[in-house]
Amino acid sequence: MYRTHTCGELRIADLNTIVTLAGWIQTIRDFGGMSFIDLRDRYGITQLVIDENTSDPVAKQLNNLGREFVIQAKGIVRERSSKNINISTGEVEIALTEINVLSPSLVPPFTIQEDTDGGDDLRMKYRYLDLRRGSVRENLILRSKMAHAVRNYLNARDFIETETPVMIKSTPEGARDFVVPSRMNPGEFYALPQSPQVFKQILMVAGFDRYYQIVKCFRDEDLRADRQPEFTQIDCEMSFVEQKDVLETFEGLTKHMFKEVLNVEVEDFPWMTYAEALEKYGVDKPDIRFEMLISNITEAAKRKGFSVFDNAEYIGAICATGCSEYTRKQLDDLTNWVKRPQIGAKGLVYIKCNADNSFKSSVDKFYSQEDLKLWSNIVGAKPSDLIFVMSGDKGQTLKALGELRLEMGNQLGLRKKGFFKPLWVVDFPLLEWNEDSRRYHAMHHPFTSPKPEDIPILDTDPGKVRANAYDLVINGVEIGGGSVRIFNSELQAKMFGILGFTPEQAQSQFGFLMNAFKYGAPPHAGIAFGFDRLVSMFAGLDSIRDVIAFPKNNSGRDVMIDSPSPIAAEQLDELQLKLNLKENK
RNA sequence: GGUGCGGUAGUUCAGUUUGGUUAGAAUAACGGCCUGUCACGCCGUGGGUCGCGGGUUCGAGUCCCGUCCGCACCGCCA
Repeated sequence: MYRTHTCGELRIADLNTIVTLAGWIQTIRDFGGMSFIDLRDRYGITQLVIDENTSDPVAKQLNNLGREFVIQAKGIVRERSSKNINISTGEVEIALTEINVLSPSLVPPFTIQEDTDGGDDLRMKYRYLDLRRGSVRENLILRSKMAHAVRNYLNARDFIETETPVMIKSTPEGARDFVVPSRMNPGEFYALPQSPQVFKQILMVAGFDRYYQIVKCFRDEDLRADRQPEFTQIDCEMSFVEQKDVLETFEGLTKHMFKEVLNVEVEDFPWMTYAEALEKYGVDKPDIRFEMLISNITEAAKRKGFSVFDNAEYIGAICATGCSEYTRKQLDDLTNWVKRPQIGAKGLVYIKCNADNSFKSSVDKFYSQEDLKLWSNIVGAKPSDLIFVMSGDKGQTLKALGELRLEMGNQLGLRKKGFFKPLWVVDFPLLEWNEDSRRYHAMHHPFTSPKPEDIPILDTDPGKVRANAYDLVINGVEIGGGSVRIFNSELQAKMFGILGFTPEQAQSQFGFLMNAFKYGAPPHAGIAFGFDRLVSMFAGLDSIRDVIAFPKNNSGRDVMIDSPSPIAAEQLDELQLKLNLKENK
């Protein structure tokens, strides 16, 4: 028997028990005549004591021990004379009678402490050491609890957890596919799923009625702090439901998770249309923890002789409460911030609403106090507020104002962690024009149904058609999205036509789905949550890497196992593949 | 594909703006002392391809060019 107890469970009630513990040496504190060892396992830390007078043979071993050695320690539980209230085992310690080294350790490249002292690269290379840190381990335990809560909730509502294949078929829509060559079918490739979309719809055709899966998905696109090439979705589909049924069910799931895992009650989720989100927040994933809404002042600001505004399609403003005392430097910094290529604004106009009801702006030359007062009324500014104005192309300006709004939210501390404001964004456009390919692309995916009332303009004005599509947004993060699906093979064929597929292409790519729809397809709708993002949000972290056991780095590499990597010539030969690598510059 | 920041001791960083003696700190490691620590303390020792290559210069961690790697972001991600 390696151990009688874990390193996290001994208490004052266990006094005088003879115990055996096993774990990793966190640290050794050597006082000459006596020494302390902190022994760590997943459950906690227990202090071991070696007293030269009473455990002499053990003391002699001390020089042969080091950090991260795995040892087995036998002794008797006794009360500490000096207690540590910071750890659960802090009232007791083990007076050692025997130590066995189960496994020695090299000196680790970084210390295994709560405060990270290793850079990301090093932590990933030695992920097995990084995972020994309590904070990293807690993230994965949180993840496990959340998955458990998902299963509890959905199982209780008659959802069937069904696995779908990982080796499927490449399709031209959407993200780039990861592909896997087929040895038995030379020259042909499987693709890894970007989502189990078509399979879950076919499960609905098959009458499963309610499906879910916590499932890996794959997209061969560039990475971000919140994007990995392989990531996990909570993927769901329901039959005989409308949009509101899906939203109710998954609002319930979200609330259940907040309650079960964080013991947080969140309010009912407001619904906001896509159009309203863009108009008021400049993004389709608004952070509604704070107001600072965008106001349209185009009419009020035009035709006063300021050519930048006069020539602009759109002029918008946001109001930063209590910022009228901002210094020239702060304003210059913000101006430079919006001028960065990532935002791409040409400039930033400000109006200080002074406490004495006067206004001071960077465009005083062109606008009277009355003009500025009118603006301040439109944006709802009060004395001592600061108004920012941007102008130009409507879409770009709204986007830039949205970015500025978030930045000001950050600077003013309005984006509080641990405070959650979910909402549903609904009525997304069905299609968006892509200039490169000169055709419409599906905004959500090609299986999304148009709103019935918009179907008449599908041929005449496709860009205006709204979809029965929805996103769950929490604190400015897109957590999930879904749609009511097309379940009619003719409408589905028509959609493929609008997306630029010839009937032959549609048939070869998605014929199986349209065919399935010909055999009695129920109305159905679904949704998928980005599980990694949801976990990182629950954990209060910005990067999903911290909630994934073995994540990939910025270049899509796993630096621990060093993948991807070349394969042997024999493997290529078996697959009948020949490399045609481009020279690096 | 693009923009920005970074790469200096095992590790985390300072030093680079303004080139100039032998490149520092903390921590880790090693040795010594220490009987109540829990970030133990004290004394000492060792530890450097300043990412790599080229250039300018009497002299480069520092300036210039190129390149590789990491992180964040834009594009991209239906």
